[in-house]
Amino acid sequence: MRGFAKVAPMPASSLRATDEAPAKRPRGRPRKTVAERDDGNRRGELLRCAAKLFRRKGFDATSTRDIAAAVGMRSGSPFYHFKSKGALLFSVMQEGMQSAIARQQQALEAAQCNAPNIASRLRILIRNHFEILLGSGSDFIPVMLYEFRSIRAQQRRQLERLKDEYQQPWIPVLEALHASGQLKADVKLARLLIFGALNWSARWYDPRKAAGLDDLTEAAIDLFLGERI
Amino acid sequence: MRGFAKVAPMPASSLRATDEAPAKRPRGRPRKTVAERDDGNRRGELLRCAAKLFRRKGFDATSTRDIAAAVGMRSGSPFYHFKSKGALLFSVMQEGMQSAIARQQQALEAAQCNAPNIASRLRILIRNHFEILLGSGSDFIPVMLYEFRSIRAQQRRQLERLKDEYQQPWIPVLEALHASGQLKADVKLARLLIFGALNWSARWYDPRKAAGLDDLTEAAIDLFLGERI
DNA sequence: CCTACCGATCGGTAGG
DNA sequence: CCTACCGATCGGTAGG
Repeated sequence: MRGFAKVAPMPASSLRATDEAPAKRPRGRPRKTVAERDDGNRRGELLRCAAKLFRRKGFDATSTRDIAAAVGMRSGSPFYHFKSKGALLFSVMQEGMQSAIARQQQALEAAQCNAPNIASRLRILIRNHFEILLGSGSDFIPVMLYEFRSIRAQQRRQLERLKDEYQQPWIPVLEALHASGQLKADVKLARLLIFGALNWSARWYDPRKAAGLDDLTEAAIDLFLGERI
Repeated sequence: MRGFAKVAPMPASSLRATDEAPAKRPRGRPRKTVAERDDGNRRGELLRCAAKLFRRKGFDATSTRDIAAAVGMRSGSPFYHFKSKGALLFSVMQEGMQSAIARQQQALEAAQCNAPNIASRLRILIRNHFEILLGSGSDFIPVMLYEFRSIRAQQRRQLERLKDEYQQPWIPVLEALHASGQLKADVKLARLLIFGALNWSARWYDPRKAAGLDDLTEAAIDLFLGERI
């Protein structure tokens, strides 16, 4: 629980500035302890807390006041960092996707050295996907998956492009498995069904219960490729 | 576009009734044409329109005024049929699930006569599931799937029970497929992954495009059972 | 089922 | 980043 100092309200001198210059930088206020300052991370804290709340309660059911309170701000302050609630949601999704793409890239590069066969290449993609989706502290992708209705068409198109970029490495893998007979289903439909199976896990997976991400990965591989691996 | 007659506002005589009896039945008002009366279906129209809006815009983003307008009512009137917006959502989900259970029962009974093998039993369940989920005019189940956060814990438990009832017939089928080696994955995880693959289709399926529900069913069977069918 | 209305809440902003 | 505030909207209700 992060408290913040209560400050006696100052009498507001209601002089109206006549110049229309936009507000520049915040001026000095009584600082918190040095450990709490790290101003550069306030934006990141907002993103993380917003993602958590958006995931648990939904975008519309989360007020900007909820988010502000979660990071110890007053109600108007999130708008110093994001120009609207929708922009905050979009940033959550966009940065979530960019991070997911980067992590997948790394996972693939690390695996390249092991020169794996094509089926274990799928295993790596699936295992990494579960990690991104269900790993600790990752609410960004679930928000991206479950709040798509709350963003405007133009931003949705940007996110679609990131999603395509993310799915790109999966396509040759699935095609190779199809060509070798390990995956019989139509490749395009198989991809849609597979991502459904994986993504839905964000709805039911409980990290406190038995199955770990490795178990999940094995079950998925067994389901999609049977014993032909 | 269903218009409704504009009525000149009557001067409100502001006598306050002192008895606290709840409002009984609606008393006479100038009727619409006979064809439009069918009072018994107003509740059903509300459910259908609400489901459509909840699916497209989300529960929180849909106002009770939106719903009222969609069926040609004034803003307060939905509360004559449902005691709250949440009760309307719950009814959509509950009646959607009850209908789904009934339709699945029928599909299984119809198939019983054909004495199918176990794999085609799974095919029947999957095909019926796609029909319920993606068939024309069925927004109830997608709403049930995507608005679970918007209902209270107690009602959620009721819906969980209906969901269990729906999934009940799938379990012996999957277990038999597992026993016969046609399904290698752990049965419980396989069930979760399979429902994910199927349910996610409500997100991407477009009836105007190429693939029909039969194609989808084939792809799903191929993916889950490979060529071992 | 309509009219007229209420209290609460919300996203956002001006000014400092 | 806080204070103080605004306009809009929303779920819901009393009374008929």
